[in-house]
This record gives sequence, structure tokens and C-alpha cells, in this order.
Amino acid sequence: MTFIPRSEKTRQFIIETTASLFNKKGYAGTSMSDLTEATKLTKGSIYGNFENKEDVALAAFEYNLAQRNQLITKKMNEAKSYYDKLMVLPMIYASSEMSIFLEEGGCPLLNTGIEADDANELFRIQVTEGVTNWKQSLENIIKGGIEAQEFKAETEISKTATSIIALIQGGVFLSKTTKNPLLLNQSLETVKEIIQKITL
Amino acid sequence: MTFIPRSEKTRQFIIETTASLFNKKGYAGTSMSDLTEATKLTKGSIYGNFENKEDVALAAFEYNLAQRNQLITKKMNEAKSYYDKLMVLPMIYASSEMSIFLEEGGCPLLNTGIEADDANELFRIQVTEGVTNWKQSLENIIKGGIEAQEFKAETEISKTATSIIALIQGGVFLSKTTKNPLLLNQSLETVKEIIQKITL
DNA sequence: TTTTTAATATACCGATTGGTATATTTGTGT
DNA sequence: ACACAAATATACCAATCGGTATATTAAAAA
Repeated sequence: MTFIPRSEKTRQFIIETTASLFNKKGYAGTSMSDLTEATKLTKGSIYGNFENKEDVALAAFEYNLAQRNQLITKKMNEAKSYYDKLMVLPMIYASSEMSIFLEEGGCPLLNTGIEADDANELFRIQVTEGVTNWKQSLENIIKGGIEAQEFKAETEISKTATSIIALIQGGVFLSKTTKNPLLLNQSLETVKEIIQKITL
Repeated sequence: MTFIPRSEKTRQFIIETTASLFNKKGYAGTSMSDLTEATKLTKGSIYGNFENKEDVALAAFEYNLAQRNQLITKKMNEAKSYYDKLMVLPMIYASSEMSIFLEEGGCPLLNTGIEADDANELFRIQVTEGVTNWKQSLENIIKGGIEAQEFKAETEISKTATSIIALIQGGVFLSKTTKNPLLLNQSLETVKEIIQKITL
């Protein structure tokens, strides 16, 4: 009874055209008719390519997260020093590239996490995985920077990574709900300070 | 055609028994039958005391926020120095008092803000108000501390207030979704450091 | 105790929800 | 051009959605 999507092309099309919808309105707030309206497809077509609504939402979440991660990973790989790699985060979140992204509903980790933490264990696990990966990648950069003698050896690696993420997510929340970009920028300034503080 | 609730007592009862429901499952995720089930009242009774579902949710949000604010304001008023007033936040969020609160769905500002920012302008405005008030109260404490020569005169007041809030909200998000309290505690440690850093 | 009023319960409404079985169309290989 | 398969559209389902008009009960006033 395993489900096999009929058309990988259509499946991808559905994911791409509904991803921002789920990110903006949430899982419970997005209906099947929202999906048919956005894709101009019928329910039959959507259910031919997805098991159910949750399956579409999950794929949309993964797509949104991958988009975000690609953007950041690319910039980080381009950075030469570990310092520059860390600085990619406060830089990119202040950039127009990311503000376009923020206009499509904000961070999928934050949006999905807040909705799912008390309501949907499957989604909560996915978000936890995304958060853990992000934190791990930051920790690896900090470790690398310590070994390369860019960062202080006594740096509290885990705490630093957590605080950077918290500041970014908190800043995104503040600026998105108040529609005031200054609040994100101020949070990002503090992220930069944290990075400065661990730098030799 | 203004709506007049029939029984202020019942109205309050409905608010109190459904407040955590809305905070956990969100506005879209909470149905009228969730409300009748939780209150053991019928729909007629609920619609006799509220205009509609949104009206219940709004009252529930205000209740949740007031509960949170009361707890914090009380502790802050008890604190003698401005330093201690600021320190109330990282202290209380790490305490068992607040963890009980977090178990009822987390911060209503965060939950409601994330759901509403792209979906419900009325709620978004309410959250913005709550955030603005919070920020303002922090700024007032910092100002007071500067005048009382507890904090450095060159302190960036707005940025400091924003970063403290962002760290707390980000930390709550991280620990709630990953179910790992360490992530909140690490964020709160950084809040303490920020307070230390502006202290003379 | 009776009358009046206030508040809750019952029963229903049309619309929409997520989901499915089947008919129709589209594309592909021969 | 034809047959076959792949994919989408149509039409429908029971259940639930938010909401309302009315009946019933509980409380207060007389």
C-alpha cells in the first residue's frame, strides 16, 4: 500500500507553487482548496501526487528549508576565513536576498516549529532536525576557527552557536510581526558583536 | 448592533479554560468543538458570551499575555536595583514558575505573532502592541539605570532591549521545538552577559 | 409563589473540510 | 492512426466547520 506519485514533475510543481502558502498561512490555515486555487490543478491531480494534505505540507516545508539552506551554505562556502563564514549569517539576513525570502513568510523552521511544537509531532521532529543541523554547522565553523587560531580557544562553542541562532530567529520574529526591519537589524548587530567577541 | 456578553462570569470561565488551548493549537487549529469540549458548555452558551470565534481567541490571547506580564512585572517591582530588574528576565525564564508557563504552549506573543504575521492583521497588531510595550519597559529600566549610574552612559538602549527580547524569544522557540531546555538556558546566559556588559 | 429576566441547551443551517472512485484527457510507443 | 498507459479532471462522500434561531432552564424580582 505504499504510495507512488504519478508525476514527479507535477509533484515538484505543486511543491514549488504551494511552499510559500504553507509558510505564510501555516498547515492548519492552508486548505486543499487553497492548493487547487494556487496550482490551478484539481484535487484529483494533487491526490495523485501526494498521499494527503500533510504529505504536501511536509514536502513544502522541506523545500522551503532547502531553499534557505542552499542560500546560506553557498555564501558560507565562498567565505575564506571562519570569521567570514560566521559573518555570513548577520550579513545575509540583512541583505535584500533574504528580505525577499522573508516576504515569503519568514523562516520555515520558526513558522513550522511554533505551529507544530504542541500540535504535530511529525513536523516538530523535522524542525528539530533542521535546528540541530544548523547548530551543528555553526559549531563546526567555530571549532574550525579555534583550530585555525581565528577564534579564542576558551570560546563556549555550543552556547555561542545557540545564541546566534536565537538572536536571528528572535529578530526575524520581531521584525516580521511588527513590520519593523530595525528590530532584526539590531539583533543582527548583536550577532556580529558576539562573533567579534570570540575573535582573537 | 454592539455585542453585550450575557454573563461576565461565564465569559471569564471560557477565557480561562480555553486560553492554553489557543496558545497550544493556534487560532486556525482550534475549533469551536474544541472549545465546547474543554468548557463542557454548548455552542449557544459560548456564542451568548462572545461575538464569534475570533472574539474568544482575542480574549484568550489578552488573558495569556496579561498572565505573563503580571508575573514579570511583579518580580521587577520587587527588584531594588535596575540591574536586578533587568536580571529578572533571564532568572524567571529559567525558573520553574516560567517552565510551568512554557508547558501551556509557550509565549503568547511568539505563538500568536508567528501565526498572525501573514494571516490575521488584527492579531498582528495586538502582538505588535505587546512587543512594543515590552521593549519600552526594558528601555525605561535601562534609562533609569543609566541615570542611577548603574549602567554605562554610552549604552545603546534600543539595541540592548531588542537583543534581550530576541534572545529570549529565540531561546523559547529553540527549547520548545527541540524539547531541549538547554537551548533556552544558553540563550539566557547570553542575556545575562549583555546585562553585565552594560553594567558599570 | 409567581412573574420576569438572564443564561444556557438544543437543533438546525449552508458552506467547507479532507478525501476518494471513476471518468476523461494527454502523452508515448508501435 | 491506433492502442495503451500515464496523469488529470469530474463528481461525489461523510464529517466538520463557524454560526444562529429558538426552546429550555436557572436565577432574581415581585
